[in-house]
Amino acid sequence: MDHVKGGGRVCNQQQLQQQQQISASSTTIADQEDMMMMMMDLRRGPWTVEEDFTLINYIAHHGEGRWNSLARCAGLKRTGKSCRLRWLNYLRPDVRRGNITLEEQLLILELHSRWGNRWSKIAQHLPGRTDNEIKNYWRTRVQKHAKQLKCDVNSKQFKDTMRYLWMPRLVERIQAAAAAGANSSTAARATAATATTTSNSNYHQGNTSMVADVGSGGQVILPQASTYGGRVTMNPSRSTSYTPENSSTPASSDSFTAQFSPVSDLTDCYNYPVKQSNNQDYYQANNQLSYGETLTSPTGYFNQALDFHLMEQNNAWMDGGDVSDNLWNDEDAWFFQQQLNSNTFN
DNA sequence: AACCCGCTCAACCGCCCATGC
DNA sequence: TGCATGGGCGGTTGAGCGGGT
Repeated sequence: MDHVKGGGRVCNQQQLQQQQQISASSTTIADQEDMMMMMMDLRRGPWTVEEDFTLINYIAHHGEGRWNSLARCAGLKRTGKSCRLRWLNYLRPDVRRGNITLEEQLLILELHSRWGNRWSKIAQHLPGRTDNEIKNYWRTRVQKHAKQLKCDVNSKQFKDTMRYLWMPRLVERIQAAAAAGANSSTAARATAATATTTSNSNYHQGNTSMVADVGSGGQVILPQASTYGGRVTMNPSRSTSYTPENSSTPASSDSFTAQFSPVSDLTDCYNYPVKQSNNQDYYQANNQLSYGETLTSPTGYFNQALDFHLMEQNNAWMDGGDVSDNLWNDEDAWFFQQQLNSNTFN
């Protein structure tokens, strides 16, 4: 599986000339790249634990950036790109892994309807999630459903299905989960998560456009849950604006304030039952690293009125399995198909 | 038990843009 | 202005896994 290429690292004029000869004689770009990989003694394929440690240690001491020289200086036989990708998508301490929650699904659908396949832009608004993960989610889950409905994922039909059926249903389930969490939690916690489930009728009536509103100051405000049909009371004590100033996540000028708010409280992070990435082990095992102390809590980002701690603790569907599939059962599929057949949306 | 098939996701690829010289 | 380099982004691939037969 490991594609360890032979050959020595290019470090002198003679080897540079060798490289040039290889470039001149190779027939395809792929051939040239293979030969270059061989010359540079570069590795491809899955990363080993040792490589991960090396990269983490190096970045802990020297910071990120200048990936090509970083790879060289760290002694990693990888391309700079490969190191960057490994760090950003997997090793970064604040990478949030595990099931995409309903709230995240809703946000992805919303943002995708707004920006299309701008995965990195979408990822900026799902703290801890990588563009790769969101892209994979879209391709494996959303496109699968489009396929089931026998329509193109970019078709108006499918977009309408998402807008008028799928998203309201998500909101419903989020609210139901929040209510269930509130009911089964302590009174103190319950007061912090006041959510009232209503029908989603006003979603259909009042919100024909799912495009997020641009608020003053260049901030984009995700349609409130009430816009989708529910009346959700926010928890003002925990909700702060998601702005470049207080977020560890890069935020563009059209940042979401939304209900998803960052809280820089590390304690939240580790009380949270979310599946942490494997790299948590690395950090625990390596006391030299101090990244965790300065991290923004992944959970903090989601401390909106819907108390996700409670939701995940009190709902089995959050703990495992494919939550996206849960909201797309046979009954739904049949119903959606009927809607499509009857052109309800037109 | 063996095989097949579909799904997931880490990793790679190719392209493009920004920056520096 | 043109070129080289670094880095980011979206698209694609394929190993590994689990479920079904």
